This record gives sequence, structure tokens and C-alpha cells, in this order.
Amino acid sequence: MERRRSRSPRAAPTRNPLTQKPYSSNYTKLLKDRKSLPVYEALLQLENLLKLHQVIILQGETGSGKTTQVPQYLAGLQKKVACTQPRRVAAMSVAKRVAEEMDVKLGEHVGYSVRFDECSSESTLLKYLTDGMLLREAMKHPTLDQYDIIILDEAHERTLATDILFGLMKEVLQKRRDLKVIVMSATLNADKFQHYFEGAPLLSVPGRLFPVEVFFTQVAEEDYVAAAVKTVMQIHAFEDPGDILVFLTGEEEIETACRNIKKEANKYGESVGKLLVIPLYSTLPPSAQQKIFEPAPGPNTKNIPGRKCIIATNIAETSLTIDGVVYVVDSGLSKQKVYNPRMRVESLMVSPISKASAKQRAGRAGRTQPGKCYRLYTEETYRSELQETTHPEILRSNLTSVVLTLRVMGIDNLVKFDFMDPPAPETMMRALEILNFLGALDDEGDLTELGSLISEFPLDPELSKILITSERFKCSDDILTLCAMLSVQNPFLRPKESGEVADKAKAQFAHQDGDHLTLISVFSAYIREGQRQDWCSHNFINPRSMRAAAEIRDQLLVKFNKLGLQVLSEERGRSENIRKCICSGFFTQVACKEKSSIYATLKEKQCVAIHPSTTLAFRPEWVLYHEYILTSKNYIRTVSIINPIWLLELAPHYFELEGFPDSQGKRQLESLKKSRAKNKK
DNA sequence: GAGCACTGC
Repeated sequence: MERRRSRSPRAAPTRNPLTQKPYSSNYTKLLKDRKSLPVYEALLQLENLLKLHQVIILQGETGSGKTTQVPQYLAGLQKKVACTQPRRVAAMSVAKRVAEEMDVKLGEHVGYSVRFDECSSESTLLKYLTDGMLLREAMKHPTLDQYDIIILDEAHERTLATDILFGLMKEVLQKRRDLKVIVMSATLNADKFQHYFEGAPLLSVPGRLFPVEVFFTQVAEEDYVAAAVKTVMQIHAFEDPGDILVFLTGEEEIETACRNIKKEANKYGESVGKLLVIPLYSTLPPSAQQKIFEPAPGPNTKNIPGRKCIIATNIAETSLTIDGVVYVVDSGLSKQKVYNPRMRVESLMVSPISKASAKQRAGRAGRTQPGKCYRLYTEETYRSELQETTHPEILRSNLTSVVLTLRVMGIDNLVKFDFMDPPAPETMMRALEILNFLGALDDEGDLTELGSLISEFPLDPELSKILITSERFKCSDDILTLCAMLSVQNPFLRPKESGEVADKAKAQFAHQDGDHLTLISVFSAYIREGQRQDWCSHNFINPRSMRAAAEIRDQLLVKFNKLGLQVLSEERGRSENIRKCICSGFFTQVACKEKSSIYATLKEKQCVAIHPSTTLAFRPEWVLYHEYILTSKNYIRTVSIINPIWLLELAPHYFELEGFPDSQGKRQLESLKKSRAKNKK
């Protein structure tokens, strides 16, 4: 019966071909909405193009429905489909929505896969996953045979993982003529993708956003925070009801702006509506982040409606969507990561955003009704100083992990690997050099056994290395904790108003040998106290960091056991063993005291100071640091005391010292070497 | 003696 009916060209099937069950009423209701999406009419065209081409570029703005409709349409053709997303929340929520639209149970025909949460099965035809997760799958199965179609969504964001997948796709498409790839992107750089995948046809679908009127300032603003405050007050006093979203660059600025807006609003009294001012940045505790979803305040005594005003970082550009925003105020700036391969340092710099970002920010005003966007820069600045698109992440990152990943996927000629934007040769050289010193690559640049072990862990190669070495130093229990703690946001909270109390709380955990041991002791205390939220808040510890660390530690432990490594811990010589073990991975990050509190990094001879957040009670001769940051000064942060002899024992190859600049540290190491040689005789 | 855009495995 069903067969005959589904063959009929006119009547739509009443039973779901995937489950053989009749469609629910919810399905019918959702189908109506789906049919009104701009992308709906393009689906057949897409199917036909796929018969002729291996790669297709699909360009569509927010609201076109491409993320939900394209993958499910292809899965409906009985193809195994993977669709990547840059963020885990998106992968999970889109999968849930699509399962509902397809009238199947989430985790069966439609599933998702993100870190810590695998929701798919044998029967899964369509899987949404984070781009990083697909990369992990590709490390195991470099030709991705488990899929017929791979969709790279949000390609315009050019995340590190998506960029590597682009290059990988080029290789795999040669080996698998049956594989199809769809690159889905917002506009602006679709032609770049088309050029990269030579001959790939471009399919465009319109978006569905309300119009947003854009205003520029007439003259350049000197103080953009003050300008933002002024603009918010003007909107609040003179514009129609609707919430305001302001884009600034960071925590401090945002808190200042919030204070000033509240102060200004108070001056106006009842002549304007109530204004709810909410800061939004990623390091805020989740409870504070939830405030952005609170409704705008009601009318005041003069019956003027209230509104809310959210002052946010880039987090509101893509990661968090706030409905009801009608006005956007855009500073035109954001903090961006930059990488200096010569100094081997990643730092954050306030930089102008791209035109693509400016457009994205403006679009945040048009999600529910027509909106307005006030740009705190001139049209001339926009035209001449803003780049078309944001510099892809791969050009701004340390590539140690990336190079290792490529090697594991069997890419042996890195020079020939077709990057959409090739990274600086110096950055690649740095990565190869460090991987060689870690023992992950041999002198020919080939992957070693240790290298493939290192690549198994979801960690930076240096951290994986110390985790593996921890077996030898009988401190794996502690190093598992340390790796987890170094992978999460700084767990120590220090609110300005209670700085001293917070410092005292932190002092309870301080370990005399350094910040690494302090991190371990915080985690131990957290577990000992039953992982309690109230314990965290009482001790100025960020509970989110601790929960994340516990989860990561569990994941690392499972992997650790699976690889046949042994969890050992020995009390005798514990601190020394831990610090030696850290040296086995971070020997390139050591500094020697020059005078009083000034240090010089050994390899680059950069003058640095130990960051004031350290728990070290004095300034030792030699330290190992976890990160080198450029802020008001050059700082090294997360620092522990080491004995320079360990360096010679653990990384003799690196400390041959030929390429090192002359310094007190180098001379000390040289004389240590001499006396060691003498003792051996 | 002071500061951490945002993701992701």
C-alpha cells in the first residue's frame, strides 16, 4: 500500500521512509514552515548539480535555512552525510531541530558528535559535528569512508579546523571519486572558495533578515567607549522601543561602559524609560550570562516603555544570539589573536574588525524586525581601513598541533599541502622544529611512535608529551590533573571590589615550588570538598573552570588507560618529579634571572617579569613558564622553580646551545655541562 | 604588583 502511494507523483508519502511509521502531525506542521524557507526551492537544483560535480559552493545568509534543509534533503536520498559546525552548541541544537523536522528520534537517523557527547548510532544517516571532531575522525580514517557527502558549514568563519579540512578534502577528492563536498558560506568570500575548488559551481540563496539601516559617525571618535555611552543614551532617549546591543573589545571596557551608562541614565530620571544594562563576555559566570535573556523592563511611572542594553564582546557576533535587538552600536574593534613565530608568542591585540564582521554585527539588529546600526567610525574608515574578511585563524596561530595532525593524516609533503591561505614558512618551521625536539617527528620529519601517541590526546603536543612522560616520573595522577587545569580558563576569580579577600583565598592553595603545583592543589581541594559550588564561590574559584577540568581529566584518563599507560603516583620527591616531568615538554619555555626581578627567556633573550598573579614567594634563579603574554609589560605566567641540570638531562639535544644568544643563563648552563662532563670521567 | 576576544579536540 505505502509503496504504491509513495510512487504516485502527486500524493506526498504519509509514512516516513526512514522509520516506516506514519508521519506525526508535528511533522506536517513543520513541513509547512520548511517549505517557506528561501533554500527550499534550491534543493532540487542542488541535487542535480551534485550529479555533475564533486564540489559545490552554497552561499546563503542567515535565515536561508541552509544548515537545516540541505543536510536533511541529502540524507533523505539515503546518503551518509556529515555536516560540520564551528561551535558545539550549534551542532547539538541543529541536530535536535532536524531530527524533529524529519520525524525521527535524535541519535538514530539524525545525530550529533561533539566533545564529551556522542549521540549517534549505526543507523545514523545524518550527523552534525564540530569541525574539530571531524578532524579527529579524519586522523583515524583519513579518507573519511564512513561518509558519502561532507558539508563544511559556516566556511566563511575560516576556523583552524575548517581550514585544515579544506586542504584534506582536496586530497581525499582525488582518492575518492564518489565523495561529494558542499561548502556552505555567507557571502563575501564565496568566490574565493570557488577559485580554491576549481570549477565548483556556485549556488546562491537569499537570506531572510529584516532591513538594517546603517549610520556612520561624521568625524572619527577618539574615545570609542565614551562614544558608545553617548550613542546608547541618544537611542534610549529618542528612538522607538527595542533593545540595544553594543560591541566593545573586552571585560574592562565593558564594565566601564556599563557603569557610565547607568550613571547617565540616572541623570535623566523618569523622563526616559527604565534601562537594564547587562555586560556580556565569556569569562562571566553562566548565571550572569543568563541575564541577557531576561525581558526588558516594563514602563515607568510616565508610561514610557523600558529597554535592555547589552554591552558585549565578540561573543554576541556569532556564539550567542539575543532576540529583540533592534539597535546595534558597533565600535568597529575587537581583540584578535596574533602569533609571532620568532618570539613564539601568541598575544591579543585590539584591532579593526573586517567588513564581513561589521556586516554580521549589523545583522544582529534585524532578526525580529527592521533595525538600526550605529557604527562609531566614519564611512571613509570603513571603506579604506577595514579588510574585506577577517584574517583566517591559521595565519594567526601557533601551528604545532596542526602540523602533527597533518602528519598523522598521512600528509607527508607539507610544502605541497594546498592551504587556502598558506601560513608563513617561519611558522611551519617553528612547528616542525618543536615537534622534532619533543620527539614527535624524527630528523627526517617523519612521525615517530611517540608522535602518534602524542597525537592521541586532545591537548597541545607539549602537554601530551608531559602526560606520556609522567609514567616514567611516577606522577601521572598529578600530571593528568595539571593537563586538565591548563586546558581551562583561569580558575582564580578576582573581582575588583574584593581583590584582597580573593588573594587570601588563593594563598591557601599556594605551593612554594610554583603555580603548576598550585593548580594541582586547587583541583585536589575541589575534589576533596565534593565538587561543591558553594565551596567554589567561598574560595573565589570559578566553578565552571573546575567542572570543565574534571570532565577533561576524565577524558584524558580514559585515553591514558586505553593506550596502555599506567597511572602512578609516588609521594616521595613528588614536587621535584612533577616539575622534572613538566620540563620534558616545556624545556623551550625557561627563563633565568638577570637581576632582582627581571628575567630573560633563554632562547629569545627577551626581558620578562613574572606575572603578579604568581604564588611564588620569592624570585628563584631558574623558572619554567607556561605562557608568555604581552600586555602592559612582557610577562611570563604560570611559573615554577626548576633546576637547570634537569634541562640538560631531559633535553640534551635542545641544549646544545649553539643558536642561543649570549646570556647569564647560557653561561651557567655551559659551566654546568663542563662540570657534568668532568664528573663522568 | 595586574589582566584574560572567541572557539575546538
